[in-house]
Amino acid sequence: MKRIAARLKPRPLPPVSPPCSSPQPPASVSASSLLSEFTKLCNQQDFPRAMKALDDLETHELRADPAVYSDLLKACLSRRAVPLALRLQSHILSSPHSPHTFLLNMLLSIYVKLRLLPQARSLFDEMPQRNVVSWTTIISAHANVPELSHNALHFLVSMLCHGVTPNMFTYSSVLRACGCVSHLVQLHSSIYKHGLESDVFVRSALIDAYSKWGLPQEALCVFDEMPTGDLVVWNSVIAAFAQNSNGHEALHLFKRMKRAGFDPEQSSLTSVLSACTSLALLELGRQAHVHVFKYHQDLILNNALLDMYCKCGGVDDANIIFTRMADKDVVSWSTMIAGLAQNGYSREALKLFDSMKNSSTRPNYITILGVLFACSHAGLVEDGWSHFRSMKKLYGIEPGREHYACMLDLLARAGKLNKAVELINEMGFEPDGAMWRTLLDGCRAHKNVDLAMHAAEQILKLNPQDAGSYILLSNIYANAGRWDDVAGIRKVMNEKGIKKQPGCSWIEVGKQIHTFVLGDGSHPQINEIKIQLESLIQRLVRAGYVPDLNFVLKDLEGEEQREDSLRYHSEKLAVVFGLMNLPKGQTIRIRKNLRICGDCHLFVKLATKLEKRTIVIRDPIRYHHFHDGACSCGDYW
DNA sequence: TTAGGGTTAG
Repeated sequence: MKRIAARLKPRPLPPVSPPCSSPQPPASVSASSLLSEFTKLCNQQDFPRAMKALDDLETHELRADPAVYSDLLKACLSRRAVPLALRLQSHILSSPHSPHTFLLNMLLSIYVKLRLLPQARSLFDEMPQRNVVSWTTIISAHANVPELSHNALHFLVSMLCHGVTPNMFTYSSVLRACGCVSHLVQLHSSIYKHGLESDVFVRSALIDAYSKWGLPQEALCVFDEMPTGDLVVWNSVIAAFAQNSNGHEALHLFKRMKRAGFDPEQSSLTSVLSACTSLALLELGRQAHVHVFKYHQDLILNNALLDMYCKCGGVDDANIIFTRMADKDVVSWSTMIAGLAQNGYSREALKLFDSMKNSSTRPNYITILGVLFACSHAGLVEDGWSHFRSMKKLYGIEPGREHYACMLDLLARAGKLNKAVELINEMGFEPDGAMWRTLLDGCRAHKNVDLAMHAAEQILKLNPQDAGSYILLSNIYANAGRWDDVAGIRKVMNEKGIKKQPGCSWIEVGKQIHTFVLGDGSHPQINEIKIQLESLIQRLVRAGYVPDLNFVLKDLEGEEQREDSLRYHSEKLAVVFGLMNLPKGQTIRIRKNLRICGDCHLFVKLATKLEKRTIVIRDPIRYHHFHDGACSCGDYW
């Protein structure tokens, strides 16, 4: 055996021989020629003869040589030859020199790589001996399948019970399978106990796990304990903040990473773009775009770029990038469809969906959400119904909670409130607060007090502190002249200490973010802004602007006071600040935390005409592109 | 023979 192994190593494989006329190998066959024959038959995908060649190894008593089996196993993996792998398994298990744990681990790994989990489980159960590699392989295999990941932890417990000590490979695998924070903390503690916390793989896995559970600060603690740098660990911690809606910290860490001497690459840039997206930082996003050119073929990075332009009001740039992308996947299409819809281009979004149907990319759950969103925000009730009713039949996608929520939005906006209630009744699951809130919004717009009361009641059962619902209901009562009910709501809010979330707007000027909050006079230029705002309002009034007091909580006393509460809505302050500080011709881009009210919408429309400016306002749901007295939403939002 | 980072909704 040793001689055979020695011959196999230094010598190149002999040339491939022509196909055998006889199924029997020559009597004096060598291990290398058998291997060569086997490889050739695998290449030809002639599995029956390859298996026969494999049996010949046994005839020539070659089967116990680990080097031969190792090469054969590699051939199985590269050619995805599953029947051969199974035949090899029985050869190895029946070998007189069993247990051959090394070879069986290799085979186990091959099954996992070929996504043959049942075969991997079966082999794992049959293995005469299992070492840390065997356990780690089976743990990793389960950790990678979300619906089976809980088994990964069971295997870890079983491994410990069998007296096998986990290593850094084991922990970095099992961390992906944490089903709750307490498991994560226990694993973290075990990692310390085994002295594995400084392994960079374990560290990045810990950071990812804390991030996944919404604990980026804990991820940062793990990161900060790192004595030496590692690019992946940097990328993990940046992603932890980008994915947990803390774009500022993500960008701060990105700067730290560059100062530490690391060159950003695809993963870092993707997180930076994601941070720019969440903060609506178009100019910074454009700077990141320059670095993306280096990796222009990277699909994920391009998708992040598309999303950044769509969500930062640069939908035209997104369109150009999308058209030029050589490869597009379902994320690219979904991003662009939703992006067009959110920016007021619903019909273009639906046209793009038609193009997608003609492409080789199949829509997924999220694509359909974008399509329904497009219908909802353009009042296309029939199109929406059609897509909703056919999604399962055409694409095999069962309508989920979010699809129902979109349909409710579509119906409620369009004033089809009874249909919306019917849909709630047929959903097959309990409506959540957001769904009732959608209905409540529709009730306000279409003045249905009774249904509004029912919807508000349901929301407050689910979340008794929901200030928005109290305000909406109060406004609905006020519109109906039910002042006693308005007073009752205000009393309940006071008693429970419920306060409306203050409106807040952000605008980027000179690489700095300026924040405006309703009722907050802390901005250094606030006095000048208020003077300019007064002047603008007067000019707008002369041009026909009448403040719409329907958007004020109606229990405020007196018209003047009501008007004041509208006058200083944060987006109005931000618009005036933009007009004062951004050069003429430059688009004013504002992000805000609440949806824009009807009065501000009218104010901004008229201001764009009077000041000859384009203004883009992004609220939590969609984007309003104001230009020359009109808005891309067509006043339907 | 076993392990790491990035994109679409909400």
